[in-house]
Amino acid sequence: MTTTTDGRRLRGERSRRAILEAAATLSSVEGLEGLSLGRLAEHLGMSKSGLYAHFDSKEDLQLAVVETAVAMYGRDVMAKAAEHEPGIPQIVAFADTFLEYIATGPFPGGCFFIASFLDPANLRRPVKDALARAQKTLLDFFATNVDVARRKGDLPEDIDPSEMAYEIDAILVGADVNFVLFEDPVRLERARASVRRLLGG
Amino acid sequence: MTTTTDGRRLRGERSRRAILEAAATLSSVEGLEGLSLGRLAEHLGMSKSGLYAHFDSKEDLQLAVVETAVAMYGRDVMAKAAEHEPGIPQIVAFADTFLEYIATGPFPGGCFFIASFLDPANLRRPVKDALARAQKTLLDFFATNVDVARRKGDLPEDIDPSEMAYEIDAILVGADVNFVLFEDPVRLERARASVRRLLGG
DNA sequence: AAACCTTACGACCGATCGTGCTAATTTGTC
DNA sequence: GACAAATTAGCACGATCGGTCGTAAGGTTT
Repeated sequence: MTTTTDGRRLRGERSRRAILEAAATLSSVEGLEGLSLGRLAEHLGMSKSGLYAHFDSKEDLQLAVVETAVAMYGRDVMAKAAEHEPGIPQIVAFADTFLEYIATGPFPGGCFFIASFLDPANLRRPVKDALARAQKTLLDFFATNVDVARRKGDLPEDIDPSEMAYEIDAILVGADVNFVLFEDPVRLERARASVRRLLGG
Repeated sequence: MTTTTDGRRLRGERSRRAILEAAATLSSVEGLEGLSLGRLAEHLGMSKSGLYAHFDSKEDLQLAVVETAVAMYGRDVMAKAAEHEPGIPQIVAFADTFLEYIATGPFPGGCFFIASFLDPANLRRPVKDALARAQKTLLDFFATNVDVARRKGDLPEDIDPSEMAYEIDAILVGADVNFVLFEDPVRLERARASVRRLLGG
C-alpha cells in the first residue's frame, strides 16, 4: 500500500473507490455483465468518459469490482467473525453476520458473490478465476474452523472438514437465493437454524 | 392443449419449440436477460425478425422460455423421480437425476432456474413471479415427500417438512453453484452424499 | 511562472440492442 | 385456382452499448 501525498492522486483514489463501491452495489442487482458503463456513470453523476479514465476496459472494471467486494466482505463480515474464537463460534458468527448483511448490507440484490458466480461475466476467464479464488478462500475458512472444532472435540472425529465446509456454504447459498427470489426474511431465519443444527448435533 | 392438423400452425409450433429450447439452453450460459435476440437468431440460422414474429417482446420470450424450462425439467427430471415410491426414495431419485442433469443435460451453464433466480431479468415482475412459482413447486414437492417419509416412520416425528425441504434444496443449489464455478464434478458427488446423510440418519 | 501530470469532460465512433413495418413465401380453405 | 392464414426475411428506426479521442481545469514540481 503506497501512500501518496499528491492531492491529484488522492482525489483520484477517492473517486475510484466511490466508483467501485457503487459498481459493486449496482452489480448485485443488474449483474456484473449487465451493469453498463453509461448507467453507472449516470448513477454517479459523472460523464461516461470521466469514469472510463479509471479503467482500461469493462473487464478491468469488473476485476476491480470483484476485488472491492472482497474487501467489503472482509471489512464488514469476516472481521466480525474473527472476533470470535476459532471453531464453531467463528462459523456461527460468520453465518449470522453474513445473513444479516444480505438483508441490510450494501448489496440490495443479495450476496454479490453468489450472484456473480452465475453471471455471464464468467465467460471472461480472469473474472471467473477471481471469483473462484474468493469462493475457495471462504470454503477454506469453513474447513479450517471445522477442523479446529473437531480437534477440540466439538464435532465428531469422523467428519470430513471440506465436506462439512461445503454443506455450510450450501445453506448460506440456498438462503441467499431463496431470500432474493421470495423476498422473505424467514428464509434467513431458517438458515440460521440450519447452520446450528448442522454444527450442533 | 388444442391439437391442430393445420400444417401452417404445426410448422409454427415446431419452430417455436425449437426457438424456445435453444433459448433455454443459451440462457443458462448468457443469462435470461443477457441473451440477445440477434445472437439467438444467428444461433438458429434464422433472421432476427423471423424469430421475433413469434413473440410480442423480449419479456414475452423470457416468459415462454421459463415455461419451456419447466416443461423440460418435468419431462427429464421430475418424471424420473415419479417412477420411485413417494417419500425418501422419490427425493433421492430426484436429487440424483437432477445432479446428473446439471452435468450432462441440455443446460451447459448449470441449472437454468438457479441461474435465472439471480439474473437481472428478475427486475421484470412477471418473470420473477414465474420463476418463484417454479421454485415453490419444487419446495412443495420436497416438503410433501418429507412428510410422507415422516408418516411412514422413515424420518423423526419432530422434523419440520418445509424446513427440511429448504435444506434439501440448499444442497442442490450449492452443488450447482460450486460445480459451475469450479467445473469440478466432485461437487456433485458430494451433494449426493449430503442428501443421503440428511435423509439417512 | 513555466513545464508537467492527473482527472474529468464533450463529442464521436462502429456495433448491437429491442422493436416495428412491409413484402415474399409456404400452406391450407373454399 | 382464388383467397386467407401463417411463417419468415429485408430493411430501417432510435437508443444504447463499449470504447477512443482531443482538450480544458486544477494540482505539483522546479
